Amino acid sequence: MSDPTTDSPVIPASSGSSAPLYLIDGSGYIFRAFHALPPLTRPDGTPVNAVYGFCAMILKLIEDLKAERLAVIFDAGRRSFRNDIYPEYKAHRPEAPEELVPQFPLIRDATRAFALPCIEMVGFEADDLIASYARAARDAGQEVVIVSADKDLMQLVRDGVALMDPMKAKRIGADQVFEKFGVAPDRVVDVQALAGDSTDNVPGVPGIGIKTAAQLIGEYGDLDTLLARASEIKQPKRRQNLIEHADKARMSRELVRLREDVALPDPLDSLHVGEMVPEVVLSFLEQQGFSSLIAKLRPHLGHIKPVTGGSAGAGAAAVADEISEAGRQYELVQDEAALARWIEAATEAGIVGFDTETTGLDPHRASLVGLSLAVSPGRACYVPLRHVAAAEKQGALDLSAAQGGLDLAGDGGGHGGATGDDGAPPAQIPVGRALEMLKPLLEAPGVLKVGQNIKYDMIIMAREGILVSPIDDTMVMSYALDGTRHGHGMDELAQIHLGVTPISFDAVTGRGRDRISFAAVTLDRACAYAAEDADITLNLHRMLKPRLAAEHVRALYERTDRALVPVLARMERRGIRVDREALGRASREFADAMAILETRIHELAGESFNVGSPKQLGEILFDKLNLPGGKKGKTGAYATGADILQKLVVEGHELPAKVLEWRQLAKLKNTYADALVETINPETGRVHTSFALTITTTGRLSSNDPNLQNIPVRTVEGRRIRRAFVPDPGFVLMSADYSQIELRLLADIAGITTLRDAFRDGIDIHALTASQVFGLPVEGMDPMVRRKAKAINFGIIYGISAFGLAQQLDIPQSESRRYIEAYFERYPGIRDYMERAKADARAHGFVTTIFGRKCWTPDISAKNPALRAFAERAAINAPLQGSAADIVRLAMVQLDRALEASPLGARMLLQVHDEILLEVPVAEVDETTALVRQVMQDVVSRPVPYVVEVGIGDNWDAAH
DNA sequence: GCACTCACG
DNA sequence: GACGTACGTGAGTGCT
Repeated sequence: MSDPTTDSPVIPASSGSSAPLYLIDGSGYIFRAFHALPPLTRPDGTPVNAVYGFCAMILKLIEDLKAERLAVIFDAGRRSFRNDIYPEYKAHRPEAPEELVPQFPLIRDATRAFALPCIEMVGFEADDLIASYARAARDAGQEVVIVSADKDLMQLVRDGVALMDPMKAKRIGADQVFEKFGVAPDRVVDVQALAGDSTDNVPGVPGIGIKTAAQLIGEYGDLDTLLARASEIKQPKRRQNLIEHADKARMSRELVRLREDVALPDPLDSLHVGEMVPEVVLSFLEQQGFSSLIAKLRPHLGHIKPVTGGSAGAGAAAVADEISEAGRQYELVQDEAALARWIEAATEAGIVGFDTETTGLDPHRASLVGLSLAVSPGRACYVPLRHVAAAEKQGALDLSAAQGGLDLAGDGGGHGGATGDDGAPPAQIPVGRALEMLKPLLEAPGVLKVGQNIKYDMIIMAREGILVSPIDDTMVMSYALDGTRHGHGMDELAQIHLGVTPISFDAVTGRGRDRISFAAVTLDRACAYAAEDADITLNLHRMLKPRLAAEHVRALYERTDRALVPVLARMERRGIRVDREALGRASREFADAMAILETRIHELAGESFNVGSPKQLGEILFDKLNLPGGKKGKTGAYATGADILQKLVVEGHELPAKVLEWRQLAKLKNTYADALVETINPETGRVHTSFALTITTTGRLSSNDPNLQNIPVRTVEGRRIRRAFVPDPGFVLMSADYSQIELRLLADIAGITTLRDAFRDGIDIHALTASQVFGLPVEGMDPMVRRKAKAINFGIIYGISAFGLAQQLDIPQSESRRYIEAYFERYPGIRDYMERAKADARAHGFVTTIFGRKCWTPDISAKNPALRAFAERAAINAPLQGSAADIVRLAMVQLDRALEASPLGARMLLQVHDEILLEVPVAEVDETTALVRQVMQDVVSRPVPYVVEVGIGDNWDAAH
């Protein structure tokens, strides 16, 4: 067994005897935390998000790394000696945002409150002090770990000096430096001197970036040699630039090279983690309202009294304190009287945290094992329903170790006292009786049931005959508020908003081979885990709910996202019928065809190999047969994607053609024909997907287990799969899809009157684009020209690039560039829209849909131009894709209501982004068509019509 | 666990 | 003449 401490990725190779010295780049961290964390203010309005991030990081470092020697180092101001060398150094940087300014002194206060050395020096940047301390420590034979994400510090990496990214907990060694700069750490300054750095305004040599710089340094050894021998450079422009800007390069090197000779403000041996004074730390944290951190820290401070009673109006403070071990009262409910008390308390409160425990992740197969209720912070219970005799395995699990040192359960392990005798199930209220008692509460219109991903619990309960309503969902709330800035799992939300680490599921049930069913968990453990989840859910609700209105997403959440939850639950529960035999036949035929293709492929290759292995295929094609094509990617493997193989086919090669056919069949057989049959639920005989509402950056849903949003449609072979999706007897399938919804939104949002009128008049939009770009009449448009225009329209929606369009149409970039110019000349408003989207993203970090959903674009200001360009295109696309997603969400909510209110028997089955698939009684087709079309088209009232096309069939393909 | 490939809108 | 590309997903397979 390996010692767990050796798994830490950040401990440098051991050499010296004293503990490693951690040098923390305080200034770098402030900016990073400020931009990474959502706004957070003290009750008095002072912004403290960066302070919070800083404190959390420091506590984690001390705890995780058991750091003994440490210093936090700051910039002392904007000016440094570098401004004397080059006045423009960092001169273009804007002033710090006003929400950040008051946090600078607070972070220094925090450092001192934690009893940590806090170091800065006028005239030098934090990086210089870090370099100087690292140098001194290394000279003294001590190990150093620099905690920073700043690439400028990479030059310091060497034996005994490691760099570590505080957020990713990733160690950056010489290898990672080489990945970034293409040279060893000791040559990083030379590369930076040549390439310059736009964020710091270091000029470098024009026309040279990191790649070229690394190549040059690799060739000539170092900057001075390169400059001395610049006349040998072959490329004329590059040679001239190197000669002309040699001085600038040398100066740039002075700017980027860190000073290692700064007089140390505090002696090296004074940098140790001091003893925290509880009153000082707690009073500081309380002033900031960081009760979650107080809760976390208190066990480490020994037995001290809570600070002043004033919970200062901070919701977070009260909540986190109650979550801390002292304030919790979790009760195991094993008799009817106790359950009745909890039901009464929940009814009284009008709101209840609710969670179910089951035997698995799939809500359509798992069975209910127990459920938990939380009525106020810290007060929660667990009601076991179908527990069996406890498994023996769990006695070996160390529950407290899995909680990161906080014994939240107050139960250090051992056998639960409430468990029954060996072999017999533990005492529980008979499940039928318990559910009978709970049903009125869970269905009571006056009691809000709050869950975390409550769709899961609603499906489980629906299978028990209970329709949970009304509901709130903290996961969905979190998504409406913060989009994809972070995930929305309970553990992550608890950490972010409450500062607690819930007991992990794995700690309760074990993992891998040793995993036991939740039904076999002892009741004490089950209660500690399950009641905590309900408790945390209710506490998250308190934190998130007020933010909805404050951050202007309340209507979005309540009318669109939350309203969709029960609709999706019903759809998932209903499932869709799939013809098992049809898929079986397809599978066998695909297999036969593949076998024939495989024989021919091996024949053409002259040897037998695994056609399914891109690596082996690449070697056959490009090494053995010497076909034209090249290496690609970091792995050095040949690219063998469909586009590459298709090019070879055009050149007349048979082997790649056969491989393409084989791949298509392999995909259809493995991913669809075979896998889909496995997902047919034995109880219902139908396939039940799960729709995720909180995954995508734009507000789209996603579908998984199985994914029913990517069923083949584009090829005849593929449509065989689609034909296996069939209605119940007496029903037909109805497909209703929004026509050109994203292009309509573009016309709408960008206010393009020509396009708007074309949509109003029902004109063929691709033919219109062709006419505008190529100057041809719409009437009698050549289909090939129309195809190009269609690609342009798609490209526009994706944030067009000459490269992408050229790739798509297989034309030279010069040609695609001309098309794009012609397009923008005709539609200047669309270019304006794109610029506006990018500017919005830069200003706020997000763009919005017409419903006010925020789509976050974190890389919009990335230094890496590729990353930034990616984010810019996403910023252009997101309002279009996202508004479409909102419209469809709302359409589903309203259609569900309309169908409910009508006598019609139609039911929604699936959503595929711009399509809703329904099952409709044969006799009601006409009436349902009219209703569906009306509801969907009238979801929004805008200047551009949103037209819906409806198809009917006795399978999904036919309905299309 | 990651890279590659490919299915969909 | 630097970057490496169309936007958004989920799943199966091969390979380390």
